[in-house]
Amino acid sequence: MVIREHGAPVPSLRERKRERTRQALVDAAAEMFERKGYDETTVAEIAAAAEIGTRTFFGYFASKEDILFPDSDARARTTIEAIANRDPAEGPVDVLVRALETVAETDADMVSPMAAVRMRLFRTVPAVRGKALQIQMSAQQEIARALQAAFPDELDRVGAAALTGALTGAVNGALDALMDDEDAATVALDADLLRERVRQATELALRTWRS
Amino acid sequence: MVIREHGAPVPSLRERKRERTRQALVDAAAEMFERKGYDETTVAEIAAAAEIGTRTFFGYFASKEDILFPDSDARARTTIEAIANRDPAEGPVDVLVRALETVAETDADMVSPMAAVRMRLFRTVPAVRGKALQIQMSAQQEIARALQAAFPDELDRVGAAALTGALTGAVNGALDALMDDEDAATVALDADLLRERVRQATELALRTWRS
DNA sequence: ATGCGAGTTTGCATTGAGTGCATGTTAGCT
DNA sequence: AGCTAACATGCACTCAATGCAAACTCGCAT
Repeated sequence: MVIREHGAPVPSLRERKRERTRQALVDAAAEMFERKGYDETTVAEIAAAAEIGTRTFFGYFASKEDILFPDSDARARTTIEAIANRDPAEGPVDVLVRALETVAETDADMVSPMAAVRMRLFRTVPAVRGKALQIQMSAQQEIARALQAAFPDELDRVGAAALTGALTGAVNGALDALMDDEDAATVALDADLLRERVRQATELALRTWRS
Repeated sequence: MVIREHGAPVPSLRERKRERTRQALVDAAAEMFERKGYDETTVAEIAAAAEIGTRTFFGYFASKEDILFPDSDARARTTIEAIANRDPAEGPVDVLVRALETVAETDADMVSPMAAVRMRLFRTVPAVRGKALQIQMSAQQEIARALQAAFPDELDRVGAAALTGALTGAVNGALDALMDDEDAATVALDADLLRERVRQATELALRTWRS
């Protein structure tokens, strides 16, 4: 008998099966988007490639765009966790700077094949860009809430939101500009280079706020 | 004979007609979105209300979302103009702060009926939010370019983008939090109150950077 | 004023995303 | 083995959006 203490509960057969199908969908979609392009790939084709019915696709992802962001809340979770693990001596700005740097270093999703595809599609397909920005914004809201909760005396709700917006906005702006510099396709293809760019953008953008 | 010196050229009959139809579409859409909701209003209904064929709608707006942003580049233009009219003594941050404050004061589109509808839909309809964020981002890119052009010695491309992202991000974050505070519907209904909120958010967000 | 051409309007057909519904199928638990 | 809830699937449907071709209208030069 396998002993697990406080870890994730043993996934049932149903859950494992569902997870396998989900992953098959993501992989199939990534491959086809890469090969044929986003608009040229239909949901029906993705479903067929994963050997499920077209209708069933929407039981896994609410829309075609959603499959590009299979765990969209990972970044927000990492950031909030980093805020929770703060040094009692740090102020709000320091904590947030460190949290965002942590994310830039350890973003797990950055290495998945889907991440590379997504990066390219972000720059070319409006619908994808829109979805990404929505996710980014709701992450920002969560982070602002967490930050305000961590510093109830120093920050009010609006102040926390403004500060969070300023730092994430700076990182995004810098990243956007960096990606424009060189051939975006080249960067997206190389996971290490991509990660390096994120680090670089974070570093450049946050330099101002470092204490 | 009407004498016009250097002003806009006399619009031809064709152009006037087209502009009238365009406005009729915007008005009809605003009214129907308000009354029935966004998803519940079809493009065919909007077209019918403006007395044109459904197909023709797409000759005026590329998508259903686009009708919510009838002159999407107004804000970017105002900001860039404010950058152009800078005081030679000002630094990049001061110029950008002043430019964004100018926009908050004199945003012409803020009073149109569509602006109120848009504000409400932004918070409730994902597609609208996505489109708004896309427009916001491309505006940011233009502003960053203009800022870098204005300060080629002080700023590089990435620095300009990071700075622009920081300030606009702060304003957006603050505005978002402010809108959440009270009943968003109430605010959107009152154009003056709405404008006041934008001013307030800008003021709060940019306080840090004021010299 | 006449008529040619570019810009517009429109209907029709088509594709593809997404939803509601009703019906089968399967895992999990007793 | 049998019951139940979750899941899969097909079907019909709505709606956004596009391509195409035919009609129409304004602007302009002759």
